[in-house]
Amino acid sequence: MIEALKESYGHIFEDALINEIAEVGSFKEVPEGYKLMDIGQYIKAMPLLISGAIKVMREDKDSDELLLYYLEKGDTCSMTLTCCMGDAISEIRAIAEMDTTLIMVPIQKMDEWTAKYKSWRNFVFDSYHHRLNELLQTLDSIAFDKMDMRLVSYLKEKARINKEDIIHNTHQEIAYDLHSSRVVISRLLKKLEQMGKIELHRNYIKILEL
Amino acid sequence: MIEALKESYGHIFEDALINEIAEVGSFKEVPEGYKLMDIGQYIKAMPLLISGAIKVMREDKDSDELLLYYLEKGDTCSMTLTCCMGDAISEIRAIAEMDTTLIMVPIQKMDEWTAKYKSWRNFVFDSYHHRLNELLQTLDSIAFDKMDMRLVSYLKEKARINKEDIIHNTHQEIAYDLHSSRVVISRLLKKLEQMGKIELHRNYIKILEL
DNA sequence: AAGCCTGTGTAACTTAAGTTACTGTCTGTG
DNA sequence: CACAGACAGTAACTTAAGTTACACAGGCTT
Repeated sequence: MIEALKESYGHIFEDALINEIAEVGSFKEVPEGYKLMDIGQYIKAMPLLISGAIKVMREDKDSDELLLYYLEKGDTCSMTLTCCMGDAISEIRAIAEMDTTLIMVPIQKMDEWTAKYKSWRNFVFDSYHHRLNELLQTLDSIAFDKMDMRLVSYLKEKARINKEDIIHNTHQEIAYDLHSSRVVISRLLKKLEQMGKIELHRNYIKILEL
Repeated sequence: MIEALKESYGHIFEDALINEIAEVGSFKEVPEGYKLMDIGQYIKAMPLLISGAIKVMREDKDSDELLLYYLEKGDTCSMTLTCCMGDAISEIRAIAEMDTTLIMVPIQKMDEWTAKYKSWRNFVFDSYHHRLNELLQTLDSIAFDKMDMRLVSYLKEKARINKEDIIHNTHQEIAYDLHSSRVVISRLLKKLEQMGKIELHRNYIKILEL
């Protein structure tokens, strides 16, 4: 575990902190699709991502979904961070986008490390900063962009996260993530294909250039 | 200044911290409409609200606006918090919703206090938690609600913040906040009036029951 | 009082997005 | 192989929201 930690977090945390993390943290490997956190659950550990990616979603009362952002190597979930002090409840759902490895740290350590290690403070505040900004970007795209633009951004981001130019999703799944309907997504995808930007296939989409 | 601090923050900060804040902080009174922060500006102090309210907005490239949330007594701007470590740039605009008093604390103190005072850590993490959740709520309403619902929520929140059942705004101003058009807002307001929920007047709206 | 500006009301139209419904096609399973 | 179920294409329609255009009223200035 120490090696994994050093590789992903060695450049930000000092050795003493790395050792502390290794001591109390538990290594976890989860498969694609694994639900790490759901809305309404209590949060008792914070995740440090080692490899893979996690998809963070929001859901409303009618169980309409919406993709917020992805977490990657070196990221943590800021939602968790806020909860270390009071025992708060998750407002989001987190699902492994691919096979993912992470280290779970009991939140009791949070306060102690925040006082003790400057690098930990930096990390925590940085995480917040990134997460807030990503949330703002998501909000921008919903508030200011039309669905066709949102779809293009979605495909780009998905390709970036998965590191390949093939999107392994059905139109229905994309519709859920963007909180739209399958027919609308099919329609817009067709347009993108006619513009020569993508190739449509059953169960997958090949990105040519967006 | 000590008295103002004690009144608004005495129940969360210990005396030693209150004294430190009073030492380095500067008291500031700003009139309604005063622009405290704009997009792209560098952040060099963090605000602690004593009285009044601040409206936090987002703007895109085409200078379309969108209201994010309000800050009130006891709140601080989490956007600022993230910037204490690196010198980051504001992603938002902050405008005084009414005459407002606040204490500006130089961000150099941030890191020191975070290490030193548990109550400060609690406050900072709490702020993040609230801000993230408000951002999520704003996002929810944009993603999941229709404009009529958003308008009702807007009127309610505005009345709550200003502590009166009269909204002193033109339809155009409301349209800007909700990132919509004047005609659409007039139309929906008219419907609300016909339902007996509000009374429309020139330059103001009286809320009956929403 | 005349003129002007701002704010509001309303009609008519356009457009993006959502909805319903039906087709065809691919694929895995019995 | 046949069939069921999941997936995708498409047409026709509805609806919320945005747009354009114009009328009119209140309040201010000259």
